[in-house]
Amino acid sequence: MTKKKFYVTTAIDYPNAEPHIGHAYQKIVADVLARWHKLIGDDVWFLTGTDEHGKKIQEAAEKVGKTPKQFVDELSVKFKEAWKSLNIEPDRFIRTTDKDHEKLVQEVIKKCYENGDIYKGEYEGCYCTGCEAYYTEKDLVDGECPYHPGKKIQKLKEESYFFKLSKYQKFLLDLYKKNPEFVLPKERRNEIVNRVKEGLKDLSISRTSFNWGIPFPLDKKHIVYVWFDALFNYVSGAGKNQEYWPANVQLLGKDNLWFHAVYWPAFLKSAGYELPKTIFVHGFLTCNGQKISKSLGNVISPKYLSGKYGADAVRYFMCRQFPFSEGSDGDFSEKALIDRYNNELADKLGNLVSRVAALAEKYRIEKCENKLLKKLKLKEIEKHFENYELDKSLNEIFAFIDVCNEYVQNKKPWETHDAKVLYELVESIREIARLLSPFIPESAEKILKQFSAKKIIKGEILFKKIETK
RNA sequence: AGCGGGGUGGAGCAGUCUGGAGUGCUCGUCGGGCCCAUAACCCGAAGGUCGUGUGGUUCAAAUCCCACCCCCGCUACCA
Repeated sequence: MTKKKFYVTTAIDYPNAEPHIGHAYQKIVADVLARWHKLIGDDVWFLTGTDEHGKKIQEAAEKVGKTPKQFVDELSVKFKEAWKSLNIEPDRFIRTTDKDHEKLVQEVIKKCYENGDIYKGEYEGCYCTGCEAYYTEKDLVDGECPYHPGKKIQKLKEESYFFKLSKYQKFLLDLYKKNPEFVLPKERRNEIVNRVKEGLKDLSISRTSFNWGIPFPLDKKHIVYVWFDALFNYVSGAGKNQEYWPANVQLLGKDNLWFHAVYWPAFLKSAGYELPKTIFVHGFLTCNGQKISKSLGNVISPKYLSGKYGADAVRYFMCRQFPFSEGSDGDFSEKALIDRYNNELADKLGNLVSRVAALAEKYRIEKCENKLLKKLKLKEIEKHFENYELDKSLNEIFAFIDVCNEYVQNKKPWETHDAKVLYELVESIREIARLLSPFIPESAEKILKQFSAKKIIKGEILFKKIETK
């Protein structure tokens, strides 16, 4: 029997600043999904990376006196390290400056051109003579350049290559209709359907105003527009020979919805690739009720958190606290993390493991039919994973942990020394550890090791309580 | 403005799609039990007119429909 393929991608991050918990959240979820699918025996490929071209990178690099390449070389390492500190283990960390990716993008442009979807035209934008750069309406403050207020913004025209996005309106609407799971959750799909119905403009996909990008294969004066470049990372990074494409699920934040739900399928269709099964849009994290932003000074680095609380605690918190599948926003706070750590990981899970290990060390255990384990709602947990409801699957697992604690209480094995009761508990804990392994890989492995040994002994405390005061 | 999300005991959330006694979870408060365990675990109690309309549909509404109020996000060539 051939294994079922499971390919998960995350958005690739734009490394013009250091990684924060918002980036981390998405990567954690992707890693949990990847680990879960490995656990149930799928052939898994997990891709993440950095999006390294574009004007903003070029500018950010110039500001600190580095070449764009030096700049992204250094920052992409910070992203890699952050993920490593959280035990996030992608099968490939792709960078859009990777040679194989650049080659693929150029080939794709040619394919789209051959299919008649690319033509030369004129791009009109708001040009600031002070910056010598284009801005979008949104960048402008009261119709003026944020850096050169008072200076005139000119409407300038520039030669550019366009992608015939307008041609794909019907194709996209059909796609959303026939494949309701293409954009999840459904609220987001409705949003897109409404906006696409309003009509689509052709898209400028080349630039001449700066040069940090992939050379446009049809015209040496141009470079490829960053989104065209960035999106195809999912194909270039899909295994050694792109054998994992199409993706089963592509995770992204709601800021990237339009690009992934509209441009992406149109580009793929034009270039003759299959479409991903699902693009899954999650919400944003706020931090103590505020937007995460540099200017507010509330940017928390993933490495700081994993260093202070451990990778497992952060992973657990992120998955349990926020209803991922709803696509809604969630609020991050260290206090909430500590509360959940103390109450759930230390008191419920840690204490259960610890008390049962102590009992199993003192008294003997005897294999028997496990009535306790029947109370574990395994089917529902699997169902929740299928639906990306990580918080709900954790709820079910922890409900069973409560059942186990209750069982210890009621059966009083410290009095009865009942070997069968202890067996039921030991086996149940092994199952709990197995199910938790995608979320808290380090701790789960420790538990499994401890409870699979010939002689179970009470080990180190798994989750030491965090004193607050 | 348009579109989307939210308003549920003291706090934070599920529950709403597929209507059925205000059900549940974490924390907090109060009382009890246990002594295996990380001062952990278990049981019980108090506390809510489920944003407003004393609106509509229904035998029955937190759940469906309508109106209004209050929060928050998104609005495309910017990553």
